[in-house]
Amino acid sequence: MDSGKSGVSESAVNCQPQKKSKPRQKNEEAILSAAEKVFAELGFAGATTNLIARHAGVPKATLHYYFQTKEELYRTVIKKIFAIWLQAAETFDDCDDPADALARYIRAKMNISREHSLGSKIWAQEIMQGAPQIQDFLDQTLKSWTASRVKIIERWIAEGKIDPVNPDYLLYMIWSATQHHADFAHQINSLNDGQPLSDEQFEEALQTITNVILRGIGLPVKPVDE
Amino acid sequence: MDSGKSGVSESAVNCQPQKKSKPRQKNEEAILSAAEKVFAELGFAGATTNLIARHAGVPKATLHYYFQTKEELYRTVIKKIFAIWLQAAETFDDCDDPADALARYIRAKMNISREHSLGSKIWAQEIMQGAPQIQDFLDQTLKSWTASRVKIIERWIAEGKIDPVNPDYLLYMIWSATQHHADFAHQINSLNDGQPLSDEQFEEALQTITNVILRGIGLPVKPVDE
DNA sequence: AATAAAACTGACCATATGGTCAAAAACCGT
DNA sequence: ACGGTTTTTGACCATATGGTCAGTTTTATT
Repeated sequence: MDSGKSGVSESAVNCQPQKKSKPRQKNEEAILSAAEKVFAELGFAGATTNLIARHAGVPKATLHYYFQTKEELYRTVIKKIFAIWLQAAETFDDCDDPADALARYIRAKMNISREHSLGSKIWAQEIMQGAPQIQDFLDQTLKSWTASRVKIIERWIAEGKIDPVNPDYLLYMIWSATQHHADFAHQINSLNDGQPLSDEQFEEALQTITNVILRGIGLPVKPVDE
Repeated sequence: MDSGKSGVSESAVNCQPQKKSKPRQKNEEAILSAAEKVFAELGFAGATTNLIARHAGVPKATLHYYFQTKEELYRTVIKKIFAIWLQAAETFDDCDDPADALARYIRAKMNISREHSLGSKIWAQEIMQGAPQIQDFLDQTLKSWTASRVKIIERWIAEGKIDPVNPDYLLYMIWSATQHHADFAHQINSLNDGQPLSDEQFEEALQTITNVILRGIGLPVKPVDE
């Protein structure tokens, strides 16, 4: 995906099958990580390549050597976030037990919200601003993924496993409830005496969401085992 | 440093108790409205006073005559959004019937999401970026409001009217589910064949949220009358 | 009509930004 | 050691931005 470099593929077949030199890899990661943070905190327009470069500990010109334009850098960051989204999406599988499937999916999304809150914020801002970079994802991947899960939910309803509910709007509830903990973490923290949720609090929030959703569609909630 | 306006306070007390002349009012509103749109779409940093002025149909210098700095303009917009938030907050009153109170509050928040989606987006971005302008609101108004509603919910639980649930996380669910329809409207539209939700769809989304939440905390859901 | 005050705006400025480039430095196979 | 290739980066540039200001126009008051 980058410079041709003719036959030189596995020049030095080290222990790892890595395609990029070590320092290059390191720089790229530092830049991407810095970019994720700055984009999340300042938005695409507010982020400056200079600031990102400083955060990454490299001169601005170096950043532009790795990523020609700010937009290219932004797109690369977005792609990584997309991959993470996919990973969570796969946990929503077509198993027989709706309670299990939904609980697992909710947990996966909550964990992502916690572990990748920067990415979640970038994603949210991107969509709020009209998805200038990811419209195709919305129209394709997300749309077909949603359609397939809607079918599963409809089947659950038809089989009498859950109460009738509009599957789309149910999914939106799950997305919003879980992502809220990433996107609005600052607000949640402010209401929590300025402290991030502890592990226990986070678990309780997850349980609250899971219980309300599951019960909300007529599923029995298994008692929390202590 | 300052442009005159020394002792000039309230020059002419006209017949009307209006503080501002007609054209001034009109311009100010046009600028504020344009600002709301541009801030929502580009974020604070991405919005330019030039663009806002063009949207409002006035020269940039005029904008800066009304609002000295971009930040002052932004703060004015935020204040208006805050007022709207307050308005919805008041619908969460301390009535005996949790189902009524919650359903009404959810409806109020959903309506705001629909009618003031730009403001909701600005609010969301502001919080995602660490609430640089509204930290005091979070720490004061929001915190005390939340505390008072938490008390109400706890009373409902104590009275056995609803199932035990963490009130904070329940509130977060309501906020997220309703605001999602504003902040992620673009995504929702994309999944809805590019069309905004019709009145009927919106009503169904509202019903879905209300039903899931109410049933989720052990409340009977009144059948939707057709 | 005359005057003063307020409203408006074109032209301007200092600064910051994304991005370039040429030259230097590090790296490479031979 | 050598020639070529890839990395690295300080200096630079064109542009855009927030904001100013002096001069003009409009409005209000007498």
